[in-house]
Amino acid sequence: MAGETRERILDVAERLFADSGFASTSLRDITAEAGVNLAAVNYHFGSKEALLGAILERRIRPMNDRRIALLDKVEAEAGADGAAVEQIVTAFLNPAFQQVMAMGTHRRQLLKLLGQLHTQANPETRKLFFRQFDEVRIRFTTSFQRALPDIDPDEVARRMMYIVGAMSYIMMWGEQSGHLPAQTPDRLRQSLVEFASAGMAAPATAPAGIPAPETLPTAASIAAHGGHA
Amino acid sequence: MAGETRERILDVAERLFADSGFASTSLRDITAEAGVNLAAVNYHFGSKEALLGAILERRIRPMNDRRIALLDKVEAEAGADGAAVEQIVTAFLNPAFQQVMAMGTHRRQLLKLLGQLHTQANPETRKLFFRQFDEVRIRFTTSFQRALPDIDPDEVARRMMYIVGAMSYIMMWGEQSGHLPAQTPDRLRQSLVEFASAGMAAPATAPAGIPAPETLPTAASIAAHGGHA
DNA sequence: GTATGATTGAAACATACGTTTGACTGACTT
DNA sequence: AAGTCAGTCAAACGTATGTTTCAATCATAC
Repeated sequence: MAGETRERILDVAERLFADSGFASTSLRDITAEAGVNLAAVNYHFGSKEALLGAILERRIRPMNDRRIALLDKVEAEAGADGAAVEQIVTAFLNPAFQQVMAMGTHRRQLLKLLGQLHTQANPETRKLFFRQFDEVRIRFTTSFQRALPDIDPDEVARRMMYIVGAMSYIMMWGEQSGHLPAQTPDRLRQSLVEFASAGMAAPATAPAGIPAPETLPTAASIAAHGGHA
Repeated sequence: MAGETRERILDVAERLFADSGFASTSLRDITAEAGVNLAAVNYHFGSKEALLGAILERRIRPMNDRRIALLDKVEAEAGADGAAVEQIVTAFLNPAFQQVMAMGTHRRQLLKLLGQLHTQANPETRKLFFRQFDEVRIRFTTSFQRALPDIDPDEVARRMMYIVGAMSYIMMWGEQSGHLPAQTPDRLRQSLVEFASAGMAAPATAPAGIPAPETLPTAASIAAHGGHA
């Protein structure tokens, strides 16, 4: 009985927070569905906000640890000239797919929860978890930059962000009815690796130190003209 | 004074909803900052939910109209064999960049708001606006499929989603301190067009009708083994 | 068996919320 | 000048929230 109440709260809260939003989900919703007493949340976690932190900690840390471990392995196996782009991409994407897919029918929950972090969680909770993601992102960006010495490092950093965005989006909304044909998780992972690798390795038109000409109107001119293209 | 109160509420609510979340922002927060009476929201919009709808309507419709217009133009100028991938990508991305950049210092607001739609808005509001995005996505997916007849149409549809994800992510979080070096909007747009075009046109390993072999463990086996790679 | 510390339970607390009400204002019409 | 009506305002309504309290219960060690 010891950890059972705690676990039940975590499971139910993870789902309800993801489905209805952190602010819109009441502790009474959670405790009623979990079959525990209302006071159990504050007893076991201290506050609603700390409950959110515990939910995230349970899922995020293992996933990012696996990413770093895989990257270490890939870099160790490669020579001094850096690992192959597709291998780095795979090291980044595989743990995420494994984590999300292991959640079975509740796959989107973790990512829906992360999406809320920016606007719902208080600043302390927010910074606590984004620091973890930042560390991972920087490690992978550095590895990509070593593998692509001919591309502007800033451009590589941007492309890393594109990959994160593509991954998050497809995991969160890829299974919505009507959006995409049903796919096996591995088929989807393979598709994303191809896309991300091609984008990351694309020839860059404006290498470091050579700023590109402005071809799009500035924000000020758009606002002045009403934004018509 | 007629529409002044209404506009002030829209402006302030757009910012506060985006920054603090729809559920976490009270009508008192909005009316206090806008310098209007609390009852003005329900008088002008009917409800808090309807206020959210009005905010979205004001921004989304023009952007998607411009996307369709640009795609029409690109397709008309191209031959019967379809438009170039990069031109389609540009037709999709330019209006979004223009809309977001035209919002000046409040660039991320619209996208932060859209991100909340899934979990915060009630089902009616949600469906109302996602239908608009679905129409646009389907139009562009079809155009891409015509331009890339050798790639599995389902794969093209997936890649369209990757582009949407990369765009949304970079627009929402690309200006966060520490994530990326500062860039002009046009430089960022150009970078994303390159990335997206390369990813969309990447050779696909598994064309239509030839399913890829499974190389990643299934969800069940991951759960059973604790998810270690 | 009894004492002890961890856990659960029902109830209450203070606060914040979206919404409604009804009086009031001021500009415009007749 | 009287009347009309959209708009504004302060106040109140009912409800839901996170948190706290304190007694009851349970498992375990002595």
